[in-house]
Amino acid sequence: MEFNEAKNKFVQTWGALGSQWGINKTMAQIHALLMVSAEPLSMEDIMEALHISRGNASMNLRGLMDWGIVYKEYKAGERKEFFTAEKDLDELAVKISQERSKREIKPALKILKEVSSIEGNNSAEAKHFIEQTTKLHDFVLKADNVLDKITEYKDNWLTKLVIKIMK
Amino acid sequence: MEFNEAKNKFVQTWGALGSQWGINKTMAQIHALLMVSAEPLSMEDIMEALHISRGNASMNLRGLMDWGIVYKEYKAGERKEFFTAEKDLDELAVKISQERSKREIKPALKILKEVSSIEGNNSAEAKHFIEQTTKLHDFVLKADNVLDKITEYKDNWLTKLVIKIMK
DNA sequence: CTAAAGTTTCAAAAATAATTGAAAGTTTAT
DNA sequence: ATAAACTTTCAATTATTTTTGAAACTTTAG
Repeated sequence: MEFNEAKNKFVQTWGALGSQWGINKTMAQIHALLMVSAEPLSMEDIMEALHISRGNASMNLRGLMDWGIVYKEYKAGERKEFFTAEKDLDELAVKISQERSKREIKPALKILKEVSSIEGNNSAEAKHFIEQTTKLHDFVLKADNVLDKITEYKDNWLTKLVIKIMK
Repeated sequence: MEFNEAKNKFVQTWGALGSQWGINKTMAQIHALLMVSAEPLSMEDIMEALHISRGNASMNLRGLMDWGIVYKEYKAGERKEFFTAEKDLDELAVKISQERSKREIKPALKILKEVSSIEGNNSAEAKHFIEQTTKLHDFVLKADNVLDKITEYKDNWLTKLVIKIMK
């Protein structure tokens, strides 16, 4: 396999995988592209590499920057903006898990708390509902905390985790 | 909040959350509904509760069974099939992580291995590509192994993990 | 200040994914 | 063997999400 073919395959695969995880294809592709680019890329570069429109590139780059995993860079003497991806994988994983926690887990916990706290319901059905949603709340809360703790290491959290788990 | 309102809110929220995670809304809703139902539900029950068609219910129930998190049950003397969800959260998490590993992580690893193994490329660009995809491969592989190890405990893996991590 | 270079926004169009519903397929009781 | 009860399948429809492209906006150089 030749370099450009491999690069293309990587970008495509990452894009497809993104879809399965609720991230839009283009966003995942842009991220993949930036991950393997030695140099920062301009919006033009990205548009050309992925055959996408200016608007699409702009919106998805904004999205990636909101996740904190892509940065703007300015090159000396250049008017254009350039973009780079967070290439440190530990840092990347930490950022993603922090954002997902903030955007999805925390709001879900709030709802779980709410619905598991209904009162004055004494049917067997209601009892089971309360029990189950309470368990779910506690489970998700615990998992969220573990994630928090794990990623607190920042550097080499995965390696440290491997060591803890394996022994 | 009254019981039915709470139940509805829970099902809706779980459905919305599912979408964000690449699971279709109805599938997530059916799962949510079964999770909080004290009794197994028939297809009719589910269709009525979620206002969905027979075909939709059938396909998504099949999907959930393929994930191994919803089971068919037969009630004595009843012709109809009934469905229940895996309600043990440890078991649920284990099943989900095993399936995702099999369906998504393993194939991704294969591609990463492939694209990071290109040869005879000595441009700086190609070198960076190989380096980055190799790192990614090793990272994902390690994470997949950790997940495997963790869920091997089956029972109370989360609790055991909390203990390991916190101390 | 003005024009050029660049970026963002957003309504409309296109692409993708989910859903329906009816026909085909199964299973079971008699 | 047959008919009733029930489930599955899938082409067509509907809903949702993504993408485009051109206008509006912003910034910078001269």
